Amino acid sequence: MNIATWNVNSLRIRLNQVLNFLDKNDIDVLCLQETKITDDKFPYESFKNIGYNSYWLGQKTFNGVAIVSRYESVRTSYNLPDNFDEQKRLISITIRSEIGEICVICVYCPNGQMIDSEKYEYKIKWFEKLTNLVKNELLKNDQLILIGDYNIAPNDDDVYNIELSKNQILTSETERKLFNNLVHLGLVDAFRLFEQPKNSYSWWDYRKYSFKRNIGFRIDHILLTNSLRGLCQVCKIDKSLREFERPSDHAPVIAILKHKLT
DNA sequence: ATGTCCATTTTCAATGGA
Repeated sequence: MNIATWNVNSLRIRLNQVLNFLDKNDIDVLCLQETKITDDKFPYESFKNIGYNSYWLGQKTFNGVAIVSRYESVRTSYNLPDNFDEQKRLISITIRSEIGEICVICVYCPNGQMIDSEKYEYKIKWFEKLTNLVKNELLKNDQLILIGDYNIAPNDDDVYNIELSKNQILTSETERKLFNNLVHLGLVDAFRLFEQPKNSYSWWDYRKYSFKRNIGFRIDHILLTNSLRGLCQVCKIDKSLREFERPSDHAPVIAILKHKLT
């Protein structure tokens, strides 16, 4: 199974790039964030035409998540429980793939704006809710993938210059602790299972020629339960998508999971 | 150098979010 995550920053603008990406990379499950499209306008037919089922949760102007999948979902759920969140930031599906039943949770975690802002407080509460959700899900299903835009760079080598960005959003100790709380539920960062190029990032600000100068952050992640860890053959960031004309500010992250041939 | 891109409304210009 080939699975990927991509914050597209408007699915309307990026639809052709997404279709092209699915085709070129033989992706089975693609998790999208910042679709910025209302549910009535979701382009499910474009995906249906090339063999994908679509599951989506959108809103006007901001946020919005979706999963397009060659596998049908046997159980789909939307958002954090208890009406905690009016913003559309989470969708999950359960699929029956060739490596068994897997719960895929696609997240667009809050950005936080600035340390100690209201939005930062919301980010902290949001992660606490998410941690609870994942914890409960793990009781039901030991094959789980938590995937998406976390808006957290978990370690110093996930940041172009930690001295310049220390104690700011994406890198603060509090945020890293929130990330590690998820990891400690029994998940592993697929990207760090492998040796990776130095200065690997998944998001570059549109401003300041950041991409050209590789001023980036690795904030898009694929976390796997330990049961899936041994099946992960590859995890990589596809930087080529950031080089396109009218790119998203994020590049996709791809993981390949399969049984080893005996 | 508060530098760009996107969506929306305030609509050919400004605003908020990232």
